[in-house]
Amino acid sequence: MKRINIKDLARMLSINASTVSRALADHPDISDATKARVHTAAKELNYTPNLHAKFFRQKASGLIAVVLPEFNMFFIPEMMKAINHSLGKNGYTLIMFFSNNSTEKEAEIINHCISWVVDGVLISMAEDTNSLNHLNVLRDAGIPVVLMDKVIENECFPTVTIDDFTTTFDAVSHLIHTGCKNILGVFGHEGLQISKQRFGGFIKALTANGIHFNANNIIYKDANFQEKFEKTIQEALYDGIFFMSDELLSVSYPTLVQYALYPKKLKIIAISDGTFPNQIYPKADYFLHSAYELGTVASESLMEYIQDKNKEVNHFKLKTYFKTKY
Amino acid sequence: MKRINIKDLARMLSINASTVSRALADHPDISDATKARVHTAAKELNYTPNLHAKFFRQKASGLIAVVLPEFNMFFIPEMMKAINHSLGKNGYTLIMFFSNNSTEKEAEIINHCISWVVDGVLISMAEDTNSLNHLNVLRDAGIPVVLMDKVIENECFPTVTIDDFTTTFDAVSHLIHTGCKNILGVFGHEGLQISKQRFGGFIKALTANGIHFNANNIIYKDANFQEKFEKTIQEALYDGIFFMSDELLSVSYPTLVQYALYPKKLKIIAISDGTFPNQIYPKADYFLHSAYELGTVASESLMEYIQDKNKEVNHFKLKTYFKTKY
DNA sequence: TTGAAAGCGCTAACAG
DNA sequence: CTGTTAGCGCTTTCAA
Repeated sequence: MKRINIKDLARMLSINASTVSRALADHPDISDATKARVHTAAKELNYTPNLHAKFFRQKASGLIAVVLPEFNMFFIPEMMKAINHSLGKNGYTLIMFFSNNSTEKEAEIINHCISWVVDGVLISMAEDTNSLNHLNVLRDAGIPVVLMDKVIENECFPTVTIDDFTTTFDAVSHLIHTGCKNILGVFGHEGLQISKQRFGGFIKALTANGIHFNANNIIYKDANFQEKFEKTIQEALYDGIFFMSDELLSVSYPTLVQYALYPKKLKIIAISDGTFPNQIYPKADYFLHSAYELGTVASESLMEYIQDKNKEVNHFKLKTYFKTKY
Repeated sequence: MKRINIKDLARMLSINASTVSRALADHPDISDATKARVHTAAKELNYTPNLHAKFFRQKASGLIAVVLPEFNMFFIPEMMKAINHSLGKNGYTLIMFFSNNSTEKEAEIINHCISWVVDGVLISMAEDTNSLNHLNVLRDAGIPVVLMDKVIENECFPTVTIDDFTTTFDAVSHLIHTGCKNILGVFGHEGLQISKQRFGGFIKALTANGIHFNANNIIYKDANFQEKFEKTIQEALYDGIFFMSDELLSVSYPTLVQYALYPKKLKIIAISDGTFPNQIYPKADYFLHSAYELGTVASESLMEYIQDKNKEVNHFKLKTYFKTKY
């Protein structure tokens, strides 16, 4: 079935294409009678606008690109829900790209975004990305960008993150204040800025409480994390473990139960969006890092940058909340 | 910075726009010398094609829409990884929509897909969707569709699912063969076809093994599932529970541990993509319903329908695999 | 091997 | 209130 377009409608109603266009857009110039005729005809003939033509003409796309390092089961789904909700409300359509944690792929994607004439970009950086040079093309093209969660501190591009340092400091302090003396810290990829920040908070919490820091009490995520973790918890008698993410907690949890360490012999605390800690029993304490909130703030802030291209670059640090079921 | 287009390049190289277009597309008619000149100029001036213009002209979009009921943490991420991988390899771009389990929203989204002139649609239906009439517009527009996972059986549109009935039959039979006599079945939304199919397999397994079916031994997911579940497992002494999904298992698991039922007093088995059963200890048995495989099969099959619009409609039923750690 | 010209569907001056 | 006209950036026939 041939697709009906504005010209077709115009011809059938014996009016001009521009009148049809305006009627469909509910332009105030057009008489109610004409609008009614156009709308009924459009409905009857199943007219569907061609957004490529529309946005092409208008030099905008109504598209927002979301660029993510990977499709995690934690964090990403909640964040995407928020993004989808905020953008949907404002009539934007989401296009998604995954860098698979490769800077090179990330750069390709960025160019692709320009080709799609996206109205804005939300991006969480790949593990090994350590500069934002590949984002400059977006700035040159006048496309607003907001960095989320996995970011690199900078002056040019706005960021939305949690206060990694403070949250970790508080979380580890909590363990110490409830009696832990020998604490293991479990961190994500060593290169990530969030790992570094959280590591900083970890050390600070120890030293502030007069506990000596020992580099053996740290594990970073890598290819053979599982083995390393299993070995580590057997080697020393930890009485507390800090996990910097849900993913790390979920991967480690079975081992902790297997060796009968949790819940009896040690306390755990995580930075989490609240999912996994509530999927186990006893439920774990955590500092809520709301993925939904992050997604919301990032999208809304992106839309402000789209509205006002000269809005000053700022850096949100979201608060976290201590959560316990007891 | 003004965006460079083909005309600009043509003017600067004193050749025609069509030549530039052909050179960039590596058309055989164009001399290598010209191609080289064009490519270097393009690189130098940071030329980025405008895909809206390109696809608009070509009456195709390179876009594939993925329409999902919601953004679950289980299943969806793995499925999306697969879809993203398959489509990316073939040069398609993903646009995503969420129906929030509303048929009405689903219908809106479908129209939106037409407006975006998508080349194909992958869709998993909302809970309360019970007819495929709202997909007819896609067929009329000649846009191929593949239904995935949460589908409605039909003649018009191809589907990719697991063999729900048989898998459940096998899973429940497994419980029975390992000694369970009083089995609870935990199912998703009652309206979903997959719930019905799986329920069918459940009953069949019981009766085939001479176990009387009691309607009290079934829970469907709804708003106060948690309470219902807690009450149910206290009322009767079940020795086995079948969970039709990871989500149901993960929500119920803490309660099972809390009441000291798992792992000592009862066996559990789930239809799962393998994530949650391995995040607990002892690890749970499950029938692997590979989200990745489903995503792959669905996307590849969609691409075949895009290639050959007359390819006959067929219905994949993916196999599942029994998994145990012992 | 390259150029000229038309047109994809839509909107926005401008004119009436 | 409605019509005329031009053009967004690109590809593609046709012609040279």
